[in-house]
Amino acid sequence: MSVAAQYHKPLPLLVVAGPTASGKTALAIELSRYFDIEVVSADSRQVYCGLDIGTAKATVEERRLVPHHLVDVVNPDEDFSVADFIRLASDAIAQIHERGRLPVVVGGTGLYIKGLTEGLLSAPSGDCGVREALLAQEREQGSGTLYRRLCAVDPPLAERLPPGDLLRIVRALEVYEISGRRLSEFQQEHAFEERPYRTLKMALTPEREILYQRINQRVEQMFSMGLLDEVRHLLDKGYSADLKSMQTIGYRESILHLKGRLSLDEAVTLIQRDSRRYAKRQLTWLRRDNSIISVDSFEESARIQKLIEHFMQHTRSGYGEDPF
RNA sequence: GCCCAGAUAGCUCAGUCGGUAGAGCAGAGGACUGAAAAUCCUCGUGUCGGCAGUUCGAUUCUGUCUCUGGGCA
Repeated sequence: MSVAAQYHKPLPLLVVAGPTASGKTALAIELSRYFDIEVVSADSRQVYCGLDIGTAKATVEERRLVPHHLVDVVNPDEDFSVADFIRLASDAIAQIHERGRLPVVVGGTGLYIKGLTEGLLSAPSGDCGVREALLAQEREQGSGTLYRRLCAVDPPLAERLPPGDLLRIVRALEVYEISGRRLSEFQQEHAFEERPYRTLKMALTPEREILYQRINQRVEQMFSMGLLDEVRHLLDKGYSADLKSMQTIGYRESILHLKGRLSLDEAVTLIQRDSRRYAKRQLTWLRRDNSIISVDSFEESARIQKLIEHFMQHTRSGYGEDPF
């Protein structure tokens, strides 16, 4: 009999979020000393094979200590999206539960975590051909073309979207073109109301100054660990510089340096800046989610342990209200 | 020691013919439903080096001091 059938309630899922360089991996390893866990990475770049140093994947030793899922699942020239993530992560989580262990989602991709824990609407998936065609129209018929069309096709969504947000405008028109329905209808129907798991969400949120210091240091560390060799190797294997994966922070600037468009110093400085800005956006995402408990790394390991123990007890008991 | 040029936002600098100031970069806040490390929206950050003088009023003019460049000795 499966664990799910025994308890008639959503199975437990622990989430460890936090901006880049906040110490998520280290915390997960620390937790494995007290709990029987496996890690499910929620990171839109660690899914790519070969992008190791620049995405700060857990080391081989760390992964031997604690199994990591959703790392190295596609090649750098393959498409990957939230939907793919949710599908693969759900499978991995189900298997971890089967083994009687606690899955821990560790990652900084806000949309992935939200989709996994609150569900995703059922609109058609992205279509590169449609996107290309739409963007070509914007180019040929002048900027604002697509936004005007969105105003005609899906007024409620157009009202919420700035005319400059081409990416979302294209997505909305793509959904309409493929399904004949407004994206805003799909959104209204869905509204993030699924709760496939019983979750405890924690986030590492170091002080800004400390976080930025750590980011700056880590970028330099990436170079001394051989980031440039890694990038060169990827290019040699034929992965084009304009692939989504190759436009990842750290990789795009390294490519510019290798092509002689940036000095090494400039590349390092740019990567540091872009990583800081990325971390800032991640923090915005975390602040907005008020179900998240902010924790301060394993300096307060005891408190974190207590939170998790409490969470697990309520899960096993099979009754009582969700205290979180 | 003397001469010259500077000193204004975190940085680089602009400016005010006397009415307490603005660009770029850095930075801050926010949005986010199959590209999300993506994409997009909003926003400034001030003892105008110190002290004194002239003036209704000085960041602006004058004097002086300090500091930083450069030059001459």
